[in-house]
Amino acid sequence: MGRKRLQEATDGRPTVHTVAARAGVSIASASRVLNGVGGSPETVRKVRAAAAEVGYVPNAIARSLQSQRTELVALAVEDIGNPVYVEMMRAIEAVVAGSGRQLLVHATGGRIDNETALLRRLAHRYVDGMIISPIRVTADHLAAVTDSPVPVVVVGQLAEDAPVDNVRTDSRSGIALAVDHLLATGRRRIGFVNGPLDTVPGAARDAGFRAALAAHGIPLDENLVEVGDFQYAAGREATQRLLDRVEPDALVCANDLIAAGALHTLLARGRRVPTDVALVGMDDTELARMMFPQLSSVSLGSAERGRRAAELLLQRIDDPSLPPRRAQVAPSLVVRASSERTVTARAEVTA
Amino acid sequence: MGRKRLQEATDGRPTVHTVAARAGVSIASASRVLNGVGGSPETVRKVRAAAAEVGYVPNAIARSLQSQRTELVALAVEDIGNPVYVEMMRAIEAVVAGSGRQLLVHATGGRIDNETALLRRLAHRYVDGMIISPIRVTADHLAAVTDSPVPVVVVGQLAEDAPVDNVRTDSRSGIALAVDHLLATGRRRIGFVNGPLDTVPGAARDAGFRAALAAHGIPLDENLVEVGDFQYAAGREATQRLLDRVEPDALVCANDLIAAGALHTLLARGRRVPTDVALVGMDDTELARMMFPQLSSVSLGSAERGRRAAELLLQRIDDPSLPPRRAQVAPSLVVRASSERTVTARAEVTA
DNA sequence: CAGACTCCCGGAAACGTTTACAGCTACCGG
DNA sequence: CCGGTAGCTGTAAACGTTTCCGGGAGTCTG
Repeated sequence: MGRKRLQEATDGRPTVHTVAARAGVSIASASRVLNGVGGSPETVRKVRAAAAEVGYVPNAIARSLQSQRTELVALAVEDIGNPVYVEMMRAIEAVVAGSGRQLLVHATGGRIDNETALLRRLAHRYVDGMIISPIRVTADHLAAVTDSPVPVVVVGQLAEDAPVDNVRTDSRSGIALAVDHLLATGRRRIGFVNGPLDTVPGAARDAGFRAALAAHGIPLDENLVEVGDFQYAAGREATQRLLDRVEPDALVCANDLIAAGALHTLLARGRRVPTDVALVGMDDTELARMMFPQLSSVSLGSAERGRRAAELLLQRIDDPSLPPRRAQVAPSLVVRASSERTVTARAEVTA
Repeated sequence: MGRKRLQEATDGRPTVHTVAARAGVSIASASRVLNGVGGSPETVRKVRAAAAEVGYVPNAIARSLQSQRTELVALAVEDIGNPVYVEMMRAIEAVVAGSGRQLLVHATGGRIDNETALLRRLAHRYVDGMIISPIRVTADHLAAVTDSPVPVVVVGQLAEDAPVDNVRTDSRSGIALAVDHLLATGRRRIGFVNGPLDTVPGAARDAGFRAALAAHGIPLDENLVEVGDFQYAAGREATQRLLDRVEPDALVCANDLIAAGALHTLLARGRRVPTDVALVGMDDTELARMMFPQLSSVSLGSAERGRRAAELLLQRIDDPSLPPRRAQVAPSLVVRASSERTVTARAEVTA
């Protein structure tokens, strides 16, 4: 007894069959009208009316099965709380929403197994593409990305020849901007609070700091370098350790969270910023503008990188045959109160 | 010519048909084995081997069409950059991920049409449920929520009798905690920087502030009240306007972003915090701990509310027949340096 | 040893949509 | 008046999965 239920979905909601039956046409005609392609005026009228009467809404899953698209795009970042990812996420969401798609956000916690698992899961085809910003990059990552049946765009440094869409910046030269600026404003004992050296950004920033000093012929006192992770608390603690050893007149921090932590420690220890110690962060997030004094910061164009990544991804979704492309966003320095030349910082800040 | 392509997906990827053919069994058997239900040892072996050989991965969309579930849950908040939503999002993501589902994040920008459109779109069934935290609540919202074919949990104040799963706190009494604390520590001219009064939290906090003062028999000087929106910049500006009129010895802010802005203005104008002006924020976000001095803040348990909302949602997804439920999270005050009694704030803060 | 019961298997339906294809009507040009 | 064409329409296949159901084989029980 083929008890076909060609009328309603299992939960009683109308399907295209319901509409078709009610309009007295075939499901093919109903579908065509509902998609705005073809149909005689009379048919259009009947189907529209029927659809309105029963409150028909097409089922996105069934449509996806047919079209092989979910209109969903995923973003995987280490920590959705880090303001730099917030900015990136906002930019991506804008582009993605503009194309009528929706954004799925994954927090990876920076764990590699997590990230590769995520990439492998792409094979399930539950999204049309993914933007991932890994903090460490392994061979597994690359394999997973190149194996992936859906497009992936990587934000961050990658091997030159990796056949992968890639958006990058140059945090190495970004650090140089900060160092040059501090030297130009008369600072001489420049400290550096970095994140883990086994991460891609950590390593790049370390190299950048050393290279920048070397370019000015300044020998590096290792006591001026401290490492934590990329968080606020770590920035506080690392700066404490650094101050226990040495007395810098400037501090470069590997991101704004660290810089915020450094500022806290500096102020708590009675240092005036920027009078005694100038401070420069990195990423130029909202957070930098919220501190008092406001933090100078090296912008790595996170919003711009997000935008570009999203564009690359959407283009590739539309045309998978594209060759791998790379976009680069140049860093720039935003000088604010925390590293101004002035001796009396407070007076200069206009509230 | 029924050229059935029962072997591979259109893009050449293996399907359950591929596996079944290779293992020499029916797709029914293959499916059963792959789902770990039934199958003789020999069949299991063959299917497993075949699946491994061709690298079979089930198609999530097809599975969803069959199961009527996407294993996706949506979260809609005004602004993914606001730290209070970041905390909530983290908590929700943890619960959601723990159930094997994934989180879809929508930024509504607080626009009502946006939010109702989002709710209406739920009818497409592209997610299994949604958590929404509207900042304004209209009849449209309620209608859209109750009409929704998929479960919705609302975070925020709602009419008592709304037949909707709801997680709330009591920011009214939260404000009272702040006021009581400030009065107890000897403050007398307490200012209040609020968000828009036509929002649910804005109205509640305004009422709370007035009630708290009244409870202590203190007449309210309207000059001590200022309104902006819930952002950092607005907090800065509103505090400027307030200081132009009056000289408070304490400031209560409707959230931590506003409080951060207020702190900026206070310091820029040479006020010492807390010596001259004590400051209390609301939401107890990371941001409060990042400021210097660290901000006292009324915790509204955002993480807890997120967790509870996620739990309510998952329960309802599993059993839609549940009656509407409500969870309430009590506010609590976290006192930090910005409102401590001490006259010499700086010395007391340990870095 | 017959009947009942268990287990496993394959065919086919179902989820709800889009779309290729073929048939039909009506109209037009020659 | 006839062949061709354009426009609609309905039937049915397809997307890839899960699952209902009936049949067959094997095992146990009485």
